[in-house]
Amino acid sequence: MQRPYSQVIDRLKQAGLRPTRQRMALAKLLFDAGDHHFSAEQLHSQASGAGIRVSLATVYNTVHQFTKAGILREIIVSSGRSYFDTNTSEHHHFFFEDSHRLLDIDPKDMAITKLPKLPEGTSLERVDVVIRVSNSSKS
Amino acid sequence: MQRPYSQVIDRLKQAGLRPTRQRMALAKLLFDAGDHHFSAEQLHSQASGAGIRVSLATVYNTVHQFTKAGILREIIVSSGRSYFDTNTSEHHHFFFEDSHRLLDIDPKDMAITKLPKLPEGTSLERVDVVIRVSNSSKS
DNA sequence: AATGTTGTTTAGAAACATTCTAAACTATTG
DNA sequence: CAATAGTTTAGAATGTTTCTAAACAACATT
Repeated sequence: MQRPYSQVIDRLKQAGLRPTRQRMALAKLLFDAGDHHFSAEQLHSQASGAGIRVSLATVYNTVHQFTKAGILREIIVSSGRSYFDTNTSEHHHFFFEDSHRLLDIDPKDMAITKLPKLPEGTSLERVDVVIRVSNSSKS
Repeated sequence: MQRPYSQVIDRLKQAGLRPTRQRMALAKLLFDAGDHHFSAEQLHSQASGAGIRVSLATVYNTVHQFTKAGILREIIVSSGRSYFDTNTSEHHHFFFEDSHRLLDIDPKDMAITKLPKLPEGTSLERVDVVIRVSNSSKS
């Protein structure tokens, strides 16, 4: 690649975020790899492993800013730890209770055909479906 | 009521749990009131308010034991805090993002007509649907 | 009713993820 | 290139949950 950072710079600018060294490095890690799920701690280790010096506080700031900007999505499946998804299109998740891993569900494989009407005075933020599975122990 | 504790004692025994003073008191608080949602901290305050002396650690132990026994259900909607539901029948939830409150959805008002097949080697634990809403700000 | 056994409760410490603070730093603008 | 506004940072603080090990209580046996 000739201009390996131009894409992330554009992406950050579009999101209204200054393209700082840390944000560019994290964005590159996140968006150059394919769709995946991660926790803040995991991203921080990954960055460290890749030689990027960035504090955990900045990782937290950054994933929240990216989430607010709509280029990441937060997934809540587990109290005590937040996960994020680089795939921001509408889809749902399998959650492996044993390994704490997430797997995207292809929207074609799911259908919700009836939704309740929203409570008075509220507006819809999102519908989250989590299919929780565990390792089936065959005896 | 003539024998106000006989019901909770039976319920605990059926769940394989010794009917201790603390568990009876908490079970009574939980199951004499109608269906509701609560956090561990809330249950602990409620108990204190009702003159029941029980430690927070015991509240945590107890709600987890009740959940494992199937007489409570854990609801994960928010990283950083767990909620529980005295209604263990199959149903889903609205979650009010502003107030952090939960509301049961009547199963009649929801229909999932297509589910993906489970990943190899896993078995279904549960399908959780959370409809996240916020206060619609009318201007 | 006393005993032993086992399960339960407890206060306080520890663990853990996350947020806060305020000082140092850096991207951007003029 | 200086001013300024936004960003990063280490470390402390927060909040929830779990752990520890000692005191306690329920139960079965006698």
